[in-house]
Amino acid sequence: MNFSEDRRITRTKAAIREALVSLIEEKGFEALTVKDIAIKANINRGTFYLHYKDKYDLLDQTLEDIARDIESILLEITNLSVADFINGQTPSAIIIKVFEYFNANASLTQAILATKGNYALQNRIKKIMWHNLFEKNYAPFIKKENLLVPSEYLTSYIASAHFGVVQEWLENGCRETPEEMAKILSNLTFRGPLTAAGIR
Amino acid sequence: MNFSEDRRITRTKAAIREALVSLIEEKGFEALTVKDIAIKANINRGTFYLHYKDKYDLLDQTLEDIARDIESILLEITNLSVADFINGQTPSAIIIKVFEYFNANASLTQAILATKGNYALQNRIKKIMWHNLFEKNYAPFIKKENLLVPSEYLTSYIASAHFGVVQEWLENGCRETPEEMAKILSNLTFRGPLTAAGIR
DNA sequence: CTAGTTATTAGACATCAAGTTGATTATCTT
DNA sequence: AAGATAATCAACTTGATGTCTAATAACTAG
Repeated sequence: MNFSEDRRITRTKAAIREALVSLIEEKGFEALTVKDIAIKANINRGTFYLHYKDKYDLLDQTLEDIARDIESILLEITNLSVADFINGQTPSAIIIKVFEYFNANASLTQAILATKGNYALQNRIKKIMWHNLFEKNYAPFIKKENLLVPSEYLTSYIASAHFGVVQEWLENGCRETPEEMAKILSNLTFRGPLTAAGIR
Repeated sequence: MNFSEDRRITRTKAAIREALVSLIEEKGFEALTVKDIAIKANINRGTFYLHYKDKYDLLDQTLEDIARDIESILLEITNLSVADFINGQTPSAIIIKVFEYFNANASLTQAILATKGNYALQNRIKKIMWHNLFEKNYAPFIKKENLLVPSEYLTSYIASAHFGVVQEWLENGCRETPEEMAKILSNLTFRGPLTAAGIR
């Protein structure tokens, strides 16, 4: 059985991904062409089509990889205690991990999350983050009857808020450490944005 | 002096905008072509170029109009009292107005905000909303030295969160009334998402 | 190391949308 | 009603897309 793919394929795909990242940084996703990618990756344009249907397919597969990476990172955190949740210990640990991943793959994640790009993509990442960071963890502690707002808006609110903060961080060049970012998000979500703003 | 533009121009532009909205709903912004617009608007393709540089220019100008609309709505709310702010009265009034505008222009705003589209655009709207809804109003009450988190992350957090909720509402077909939505956003932002979730 | 497999290449090709242009027609404004 | 200007039609160039074939290069398994 053949587990590792042909080295040529590995190399070609790596070159294509590298070209994608650099071109997104350069001109944004919508503006780049398959021809651009082929030139930058130093491959024949036809070769691109041997691996991807079009540039959207390439973006999809790239995102798929990132999603897989994040999921596998989160799977490392296995057993959670209720107490840790309520006082924010476990969420922080998870969030730190995610920020560390973004940091370690800065050029890729910055290109994909932080620059002008497709927003269906962004929506998708938001859902992945939501699913892995909150749904799995918080859901057990949320009682429908205690909700002050419909759950779909609670979800949108938190997911969008966190995603926005991550984007801001990436756009600013990841100046804060993952730990600091986790602290910031904890403050905002656990105490509420207005308290974090010092208004009350 | 000539204030009203030629009727032919008005008609053509209206037809183009209508075509844009219906095509965004149909296939999303990136997928639609100038040719599509011309056919749907029942104009010559060349005519499109008499008014817009390309489809991105059309989108920009459309967004510009929406932004102007929102700004003029917000200008109606003139004098604000500090007390109303702290207890959330004024923000609610503003937010209701905005939701009402979205509701009244549902097909346009839904097409632009809620479907797969350009995200630079989304970012821009986020900034407009932030500027008009929060910066002008909350900023005077926020003291830098009281902030528990850097202001740029506070900004991103709140702007993204609210934008996410608006999107969710539009995607779901605006089932709640503007008043209900304002209430939901107040609960989330003033009490904090976890309190709104009934967790504490 | 070899043989057979498979990825990559070069180049050509048809297709389609994007913009532009010039001459003509239709419609508006005053 | 007359002059201005918007819209039309058709044609054309350019550039990207996706597909294909034959030839070559690189890999893997034995």
